[in-house]
Amino acid sequence: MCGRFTLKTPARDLIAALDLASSDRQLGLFEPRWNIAPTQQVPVVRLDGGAREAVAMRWGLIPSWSKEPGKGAPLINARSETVAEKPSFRTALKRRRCLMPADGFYEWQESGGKGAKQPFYIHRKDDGPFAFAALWECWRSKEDPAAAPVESCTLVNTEAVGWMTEIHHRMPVILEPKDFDVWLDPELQEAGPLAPLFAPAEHNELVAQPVSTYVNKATNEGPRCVEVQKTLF
DNA sequence: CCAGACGTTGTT
DNA sequence: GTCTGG
DNA sequence: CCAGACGTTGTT
DNA sequence: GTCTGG
Repeated sequence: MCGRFTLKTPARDLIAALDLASSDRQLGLFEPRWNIAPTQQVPVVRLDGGAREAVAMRWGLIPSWSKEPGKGAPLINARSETVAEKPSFRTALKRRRCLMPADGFYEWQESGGKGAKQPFYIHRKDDGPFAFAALWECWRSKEDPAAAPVESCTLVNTEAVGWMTEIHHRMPVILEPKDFDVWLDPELQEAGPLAPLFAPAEHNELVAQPVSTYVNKATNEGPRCVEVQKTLF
């Protein structure tokens, strides 16, 4: 599972890595963040009339049919194994795929027994940015049609493989830049061609480092979140 | 036909 | 919205 | 994901 | 325990 991540790469570098048209509006989206938590606004990249655009939306997908948005567990992850069938996700998988830019994420490792969990920060060896496979949705209030629609998103996850299994058994799907166009193509509406993108891959370009529980508190921010620290156990 | 569910994680 | 259960 | 709150009555 | 907030 992936329940926290970072996006601290300078905006200009992100705009280049994601092949976005630069604009003042996009620059504002990419303020450096070390502790992005569920329900917060996050930048995602989608196609808008054929061009990639970056927009902010709530992390925690709200199905369009939801009566009370925000009720229940937030849908921050979608299992790749079932995403094409689940009512909450299947329409978004067909027509509303997006990239969720990140440059690292956190996973909490359970100790054998009870009690403390050890957070790890997982990032590229070169600390560069990448993109999670993500979906977005648009929710409109039925009681108040004049209210602003709420856009929200979720990231697709898969089975962890390789060294990552020692930390956690699930991991986010990280897309190769060569696959960005296929993932974003709204004309492509069958799940078949998308399945290979979900294949669990050994991410040899990624490394994990233990960090302090400072990151646990969602309001804690800054480089201290990713400082290396001796493991708790 | 209408009513009710619709998600993930992890733990037991 | 769309599917399942009754 | 983790942290933190979680209730009512009545009185001032 | 379970729900809400970030």
